[in-house]
Amino acid sequence: MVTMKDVARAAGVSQAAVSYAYSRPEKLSEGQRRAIIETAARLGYAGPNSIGTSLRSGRSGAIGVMVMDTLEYAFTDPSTRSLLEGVVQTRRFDNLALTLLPLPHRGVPVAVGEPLSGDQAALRGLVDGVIVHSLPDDHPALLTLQTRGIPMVIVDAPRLPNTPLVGIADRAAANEQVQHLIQLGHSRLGVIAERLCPDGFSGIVDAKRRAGSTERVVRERILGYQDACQAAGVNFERVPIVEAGGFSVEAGMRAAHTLLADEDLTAVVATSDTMAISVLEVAAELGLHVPEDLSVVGFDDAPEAQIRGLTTIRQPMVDKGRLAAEILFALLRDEPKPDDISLPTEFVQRRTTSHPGSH
Amino acid sequence: MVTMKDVARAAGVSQAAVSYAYSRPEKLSEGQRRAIIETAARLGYAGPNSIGTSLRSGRSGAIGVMVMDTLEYAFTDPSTRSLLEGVVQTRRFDNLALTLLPLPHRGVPVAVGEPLSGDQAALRGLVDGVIVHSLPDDHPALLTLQTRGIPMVIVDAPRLPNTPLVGIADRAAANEQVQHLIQLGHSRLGVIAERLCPDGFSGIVDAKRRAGSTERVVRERILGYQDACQAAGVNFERVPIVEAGGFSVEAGMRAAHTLLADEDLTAVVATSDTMAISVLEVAAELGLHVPEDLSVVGFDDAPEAQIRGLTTIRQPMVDKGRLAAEILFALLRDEPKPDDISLPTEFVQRRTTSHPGSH
DNA sequence: TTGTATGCGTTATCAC
DNA sequence: GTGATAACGCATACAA
Repeated sequence: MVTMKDVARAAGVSQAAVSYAYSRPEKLSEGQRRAIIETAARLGYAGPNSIGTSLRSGRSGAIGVMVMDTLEYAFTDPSTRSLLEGVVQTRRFDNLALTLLPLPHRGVPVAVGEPLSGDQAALRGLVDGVIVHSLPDDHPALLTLQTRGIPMVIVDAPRLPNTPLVGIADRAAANEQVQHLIQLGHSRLGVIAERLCPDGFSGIVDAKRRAGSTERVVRERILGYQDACQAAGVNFERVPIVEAGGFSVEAGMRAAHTLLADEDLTAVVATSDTMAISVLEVAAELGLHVPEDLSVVGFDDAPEAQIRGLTTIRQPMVDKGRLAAEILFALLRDEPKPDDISLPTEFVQRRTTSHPGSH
Repeated sequence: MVTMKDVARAAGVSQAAVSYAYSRPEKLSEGQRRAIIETAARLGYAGPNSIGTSLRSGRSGAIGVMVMDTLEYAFTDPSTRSLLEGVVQTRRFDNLALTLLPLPHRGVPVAVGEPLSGDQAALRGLVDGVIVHSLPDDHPALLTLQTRGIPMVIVDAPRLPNTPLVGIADRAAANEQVQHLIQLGHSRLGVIAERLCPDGFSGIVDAKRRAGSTERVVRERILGYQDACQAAGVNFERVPIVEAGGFSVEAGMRAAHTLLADEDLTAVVATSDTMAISVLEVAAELGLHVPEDLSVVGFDDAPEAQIRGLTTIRQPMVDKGRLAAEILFALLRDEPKPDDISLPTEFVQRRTTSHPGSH
């Protein structure tokens, strides 16, 4: 590897002069600087090594986005994708590296020389700041990031003292989902949720599990469902809730099978469009017509929702990403910590909901 | 920041012992190791700092994907997105960071303290290896990456001696596009291409510019068009070629307007689905019916192509990403350099092509 | 089994 | 405007 020392020797100057040539041009005469840069080019020196610079400055020069689970998942999930889109839309990454930090939700390797999981990487200085997306409330990475003072913005969850949050009014928006169904005349509802706790569980959720959920967003949305039911005199304890244990259509379809085994349901509320689409798939398998036999309402308004004509709640994921990035850059510039941001949502009526028994 | 030294002092051991505790546990007694880890936890030490480790080891622990232009573009362009999907599908990034390196196509900052462009970042050691996607043949970054010996795999372009390439038979596949139109009876063809040279030009392309194109993929596809025309006795010099100067639908639409100003055309060949879709948009604006008034054939078979019913050439972008990642990891393991890989393509007939004047 | 010493490539601080 | 020197956090050869 060609280093500053090599360039210095070849140019007949000190190593410090070479350093100045790159990062403090004003401290050198124009001729000197030009001579040094030329020598560097001749030697194939590409400029100061990132690692060396980082070690010296304490900054890595990259921004991280910490995503749930694996990167494979991150690229599959429509809302994570929209989030990333928003992040890069800030144009701050036109010449700044963006590092995607996968965060397998279990097992924090502490003593092995293996590749780093995202939380460890962030903690260990691979990135200068992090945008965190939808982590469990009790994830150890967050506490450590915080005590280390690494600039961090949380999108969606959890809510942490002294850490900027970008989110929506989950409980109120979820309320709207159920209200819509109740107004249509439904009372035999079912709920499908992606994950209440990252412990591998999937299946019917009891009151205890509901209360102990570590995923703030899902927890609040279920509270919203409860609010709406209570307001309408529907006994929420009788409303079956099925947890998929994952975010994929496949996981959703397994849960949908469990939920639709209850043949009395006339409507399903989903905590995400992916879950809602899983229900549509399974309904088709079972020969149920939507919305005649079954109404389905999703959450997110992902691109797929539009294609499928899914009735849903629109939330501005792209804006979330954009705002989170802007806030993070403000933090990195040592600007004062902004307040939490709650973005507006909007109910979108499409073709998957109607009056019960409307055929 | 808590360092090894701090932990060592607090635990009453040497800094080396702390290092061993993390990366060479077998060199310490179990009790000693446990005591050190405990002290570390108490102090809020999160393990060896990435930067320090990198400096020592010469490895950064992240893999880079170098994309054309800005990250905003990378997340918009369907084929770049598919490529990334393939890369992460290898599951090698389940706990390994993936760094996206934007590569603005002009201006290599050489002496400023500003954020690094992708090529500089890679050259300066921010990542251990790079997947490069679709760069101009003469991009200086490539030569330097090569002389520096940074493991690198090229997807699509350019073709470089001694560097693994993952691509397709562009010339033959392009030939198929035109063949299809000619078989349908078209002879008044037009070509729309995203970019022949990253110099900001857009508009009608003359023979000289065609010959001087620095984008191998587009260059070869145009040769394929020429082959097909010559074989069918169509004078290729009369076939208008319009360059969009960008990869977006917006750039494409400007080019499509130029192209469709020639009212005699009965068919348009596009070097990408994005360009083809731009043509569809402009055709609709002009009141042209596709395929009755105008046939359009795209390239890629991006998700959008399916939705739009676009006749196109399918190329396995996801597989390209997957293979490129596997090859890069093989290189990083010092395995022998594999041969170039050419993946199969497939003509996909949909609803945007028909006989000329078929209404 | 543990501690000492050295160097990785860079930048900041001096005194010149 | 320049040149020596120390320090950043860590890993390893070597000595104890």
